[in-house]
Amino acid sequence: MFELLATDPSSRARAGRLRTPHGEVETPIFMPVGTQGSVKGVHPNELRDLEAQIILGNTYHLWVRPGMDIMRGAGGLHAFMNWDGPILTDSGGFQVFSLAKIRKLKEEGCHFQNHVDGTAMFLSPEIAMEIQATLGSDVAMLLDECTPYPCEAREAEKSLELTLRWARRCKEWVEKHQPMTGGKPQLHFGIVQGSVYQELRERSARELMAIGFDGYAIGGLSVGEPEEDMMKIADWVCPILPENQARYAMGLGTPPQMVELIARGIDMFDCVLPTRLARTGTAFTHEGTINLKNAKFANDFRPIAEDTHPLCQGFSRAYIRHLLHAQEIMGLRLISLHNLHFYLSLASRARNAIQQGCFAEFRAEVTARYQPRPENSST
RNA sequence: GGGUAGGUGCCCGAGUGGCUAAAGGGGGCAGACUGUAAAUCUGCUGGCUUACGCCUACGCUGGUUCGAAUCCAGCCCUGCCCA
Repeated sequence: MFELLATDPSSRARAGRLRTPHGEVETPIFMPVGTQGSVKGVHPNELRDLEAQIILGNTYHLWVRPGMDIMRGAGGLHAFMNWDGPILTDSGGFQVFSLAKIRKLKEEGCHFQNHVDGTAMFLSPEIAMEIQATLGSDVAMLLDECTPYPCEAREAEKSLELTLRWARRCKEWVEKHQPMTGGKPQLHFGIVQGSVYQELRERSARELMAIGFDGYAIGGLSVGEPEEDMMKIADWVCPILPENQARYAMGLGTPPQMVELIARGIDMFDCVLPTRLARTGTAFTHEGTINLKNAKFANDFRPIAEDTHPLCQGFSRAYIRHLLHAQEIMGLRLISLHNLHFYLSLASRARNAIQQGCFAEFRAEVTARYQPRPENSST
């Protein structure tokens, strides 16, 4: 189901193709996040125009609302949200982490007080897999525990062991129920944990591989750890993972982080940054982010960026700034489209560079141009 | 013409003797955001100063008081009601 198409001689970067029930995905790939069955503010047709190949949904959020009765009635998430391309669903593992204040973690699973109306809910590895089967996602993630940062080695080890026991339970559930979507078997990805500890990360990867999944993700990243730790973790884990299976860095990252992780052998990314930042007025450029709400753009009639998507052409920075200040939805929609295009085209440029043998140059150019905090956005 | 309610910082609006450079909104100016409880959240928003501090401020003028946005007098202006 994953085919390696090209590798870069200067790094571990690779280009490949992941076959999912609802279609093929060319990697490296960025996956727009559509937590609640919607990539916020973006129409499915626009996602296609942007050449999004696969999007995310979320187990926990769709379970809480609208609930699985409605999802069954709709005939699954694809039909419900009118997106017939591949969908990857997160298991709710990240909510185990991000909603820590309203949950109780136990061996059998995670007790939540749901954030919408406070109802008590119980999410277990089996329930997470069952929900994702009902959603009919193409790639289902195992339920894991995402550790916070910092995390003592002993804590990280305990957590990792729980995640591994949960992984075995997920695998058993899958073998027993054989979930299908679009007439084909659903894919299942394991999640490597182990915080910033090399031994734990390696052990996590090896034990997941021993259980055997269709692909492997690295989780527990960008939870506050230094960026160099993020890179080190990818350096430890990727060489262990099977060559002929997809690797997914969950929740990442900034544009240079993505390129650096591609160089370390990661194939798939998802990140909230392009859409979330768009809604607060921040646009990505090759030089870094710019905040279009800033006063300095009031009379800037240039486009957001030179190479924005056709959907965003003809709209000036001054116009978008006006829309943001007037609270017109179109403003954040246009930046969402632009930012998604920025991320999607970054991934496709990386892919092309790998296939054409010029990834090293591409990598150097991207990281040299991009400034974490540009002094002046007039470029 | 008579009555009545009121005039507060860029705007709306609280405040009725010291704890007031003045609550709270809005607006403005910035910042944060990485498997989305996020069209959210945080900070700043009279002037000068690194700061201590000083100056200027609650329609205008004068007064009472140790001390006034707050009390008194006159004036100006606005809303509403009656002629």
